[in-house]
Amino acid sequence: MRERNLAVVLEQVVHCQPVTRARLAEQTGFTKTTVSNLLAVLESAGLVQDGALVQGGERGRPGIAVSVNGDGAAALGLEINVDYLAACVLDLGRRTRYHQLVTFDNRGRPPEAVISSLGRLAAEAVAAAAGQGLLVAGATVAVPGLLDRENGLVRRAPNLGWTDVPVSTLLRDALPDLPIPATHDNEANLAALAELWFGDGARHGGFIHVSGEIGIGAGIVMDGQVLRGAHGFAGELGHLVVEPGGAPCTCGGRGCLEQFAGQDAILRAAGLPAVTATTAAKPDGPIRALLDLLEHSDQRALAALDGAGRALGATLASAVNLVDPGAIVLGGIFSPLASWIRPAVEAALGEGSGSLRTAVPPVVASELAGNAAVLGAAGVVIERVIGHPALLLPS
Amino acid sequence: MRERNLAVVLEQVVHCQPVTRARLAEQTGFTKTTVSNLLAVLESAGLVQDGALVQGGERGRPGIAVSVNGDGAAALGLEINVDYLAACVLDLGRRTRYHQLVTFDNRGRPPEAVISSLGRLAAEAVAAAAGQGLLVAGATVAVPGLLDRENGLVRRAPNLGWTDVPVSTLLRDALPDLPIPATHDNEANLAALAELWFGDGARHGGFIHVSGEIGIGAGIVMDGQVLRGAHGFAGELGHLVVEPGGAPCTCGGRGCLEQFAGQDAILRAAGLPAVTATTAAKPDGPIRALLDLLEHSDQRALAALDGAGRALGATLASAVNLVDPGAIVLGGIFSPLASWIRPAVEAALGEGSGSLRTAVPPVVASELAGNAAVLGAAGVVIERVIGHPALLLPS
DNA sequence: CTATTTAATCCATACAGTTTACTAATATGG
DNA sequence: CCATATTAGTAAACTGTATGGATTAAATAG
Repeated sequence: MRERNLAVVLEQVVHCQPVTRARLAEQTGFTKTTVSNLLAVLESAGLVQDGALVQGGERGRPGIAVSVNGDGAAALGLEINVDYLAACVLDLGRRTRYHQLVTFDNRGRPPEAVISSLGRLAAEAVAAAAGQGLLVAGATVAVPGLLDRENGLVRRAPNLGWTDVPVSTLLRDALPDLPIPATHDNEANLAALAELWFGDGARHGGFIHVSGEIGIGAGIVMDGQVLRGAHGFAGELGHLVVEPGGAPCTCGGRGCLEQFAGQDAILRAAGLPAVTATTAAKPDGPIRALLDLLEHSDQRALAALDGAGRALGATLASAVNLVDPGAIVLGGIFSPLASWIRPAVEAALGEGSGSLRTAVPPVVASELAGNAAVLGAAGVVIERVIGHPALLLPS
Repeated sequence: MRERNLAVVLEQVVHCQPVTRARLAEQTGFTKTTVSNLLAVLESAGLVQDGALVQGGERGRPGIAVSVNGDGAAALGLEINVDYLAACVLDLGRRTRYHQLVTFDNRGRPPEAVISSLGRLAAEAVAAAAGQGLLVAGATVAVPGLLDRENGLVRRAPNLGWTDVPVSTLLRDALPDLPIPATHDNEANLAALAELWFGDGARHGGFIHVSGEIGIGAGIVMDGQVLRGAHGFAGELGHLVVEPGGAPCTCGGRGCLEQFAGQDAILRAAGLPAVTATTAAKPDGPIRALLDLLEHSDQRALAALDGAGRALGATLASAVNLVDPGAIVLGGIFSPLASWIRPAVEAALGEGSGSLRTAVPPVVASELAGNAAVLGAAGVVIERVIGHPALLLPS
């Protein structure tokens, strides 16, 4: 019971950053006494701290500004990707306190080796955080693949070449011991959550975050949660069919969106070499080249993006009709390409979605660029701490 | 706090129907004393009742079977539809205790008139329930149209001819006063929930319920809840585009699924007269005629269903990739037509959904036929009573 | 300098669930 | 047939947690 009430108060503090105890009492419905008591507990756990005096009304005693303690607990986000490993530490004030990206060609490396490298990165991050007076409360790992979260497995991570890898146990062994046990989640889901927590996704009530990488995934966020589906495979936007009977896709189908708007397809249409195992080692390389062409108004490149945008918009129209998002957020490679791809996306979206709804949802570019997944991973830990502050109590 | 614990115990009773106090204590984590106390409260509210003795283990004192009181509280489900009004009363044991369907051509009738007719139907139902010793706890109304639930409006109900009707206030005036305030919801959503609660939708973890009527809607159920979307417009399966640039649709788009698998489209393809305002008055009339043709293996009718099934399957493939349901449930007119339409649906579904997932979700026919929406409406009330039993306490 | 307004805290009380002990009802086994 | 083990349920004392009203603290208005 106290556990829940601690969470209620802490959530309110987080959302209204500097608040007085009196205002918290109003908003939570607790009495001022109760709020004071709960805050005392949270303060002893290092989660909140008193600040300066604040003049609330016209006159009367000023209140004490309570805010989240940015130097207490911290969250560790980790990311395994095809060509790099990344770690970041966020404090409860959502400021980045540490960020590290190590390029690493993880293709074909045994999972154990990859995860022990990740463990070293995590240890460094925890040490760096400790050096800043921060206590890392927990960690979440972003993985690029289909997960079976119930059994703690990576079912398939095609780009890493992993199949049925027991990440859960591997992570338990490799990561440092933290108060809150480590979790892992799909990269696309975490990127979408990052948009919710750190981008401006929260303003739209639910949105679809399209994360274009080598494939095209989507994270569907509704009511502050990711839509996972019955088996955790929801959001496979890249395999919606654009052209029935079209070009064969790696998924076994034909005419999938990925064949029209995947990274390789766009590059090929723009006359650039497709990404291969060797050229991919340099991140952003191929997209950089594409941007150069676009900035010089290369006709072929512009046409490539128009085509990709139309295909993307057409499938998004289906998604809009089914899921009714408040916005479409373009993430991953579509984020830097947004200026060029958005017009076609919006056009196709407008044609394909019925007139029953008043307006087509806005299409916006993500501001988080490539860091979305790690940020989202750290965000999961922050949300967990805020939702279950009792986990960090000095027992 | 007690409120929550009452709900926990009651939910457990509902799910394990005849249970002893000792077993409830194990399952909920409360002590036996607490369970006894909470049950005493629930019993005084008429929600549960003690039954016969039950021999739990090998030996020892037999426990008292506690079960939901089928003669205490009851739920009233109401439905407004184009050509009828319906009401049904379910007890907490989910048995139908009263059911009434009045044909009524509601097209064009002023909303006030329709709702006051509904009010009379509701009053009769409450009286009938009282005659059986049941106390109606609350009511929910199924409405065929797009709702703005926040403001209590029917935004648009094309088949009724309603626009921006303030149902919330109209219902408050027309319905009898009940302990739990009346709510309303979309017909398709409620039908999907009925499948979850009264059909076998619960076995699949999340499903898509396709409700074919004059249009085609879908209710997406995930984690025991309907996916509503940012504006409550989710599930517009009927307006996913099957053939870009195809036949114009009432929604303003082109080549929508409704143009291939809507009731009118199927009837036309089968050589039957389309449904008009006059012929629709006889419910099931046109579908009955179609079934006759199908049962006599009429080639044109069979081909019509094959075509409709392929179109439906193709759009469902998109839905499967996006939402990853555990099953597809065919409801509304597709339920009686299931035997003929399912093969084509499954075929198209198999072609269009990638091989990343292990298997295509099963396509099953709903067993609830036309009553799904009313049942779902009553189910909402039951869920509400079970989730908030404190609302019915003798204060 | 006093009255007033607002913020935060102190102390006694009530509520709700746990603990511990006890009674009730059945089966096993000598 | 009676003692014992076993399981179900109840009763009384105990503990933690929030509430309510009174109290102290700090500012402004006059």
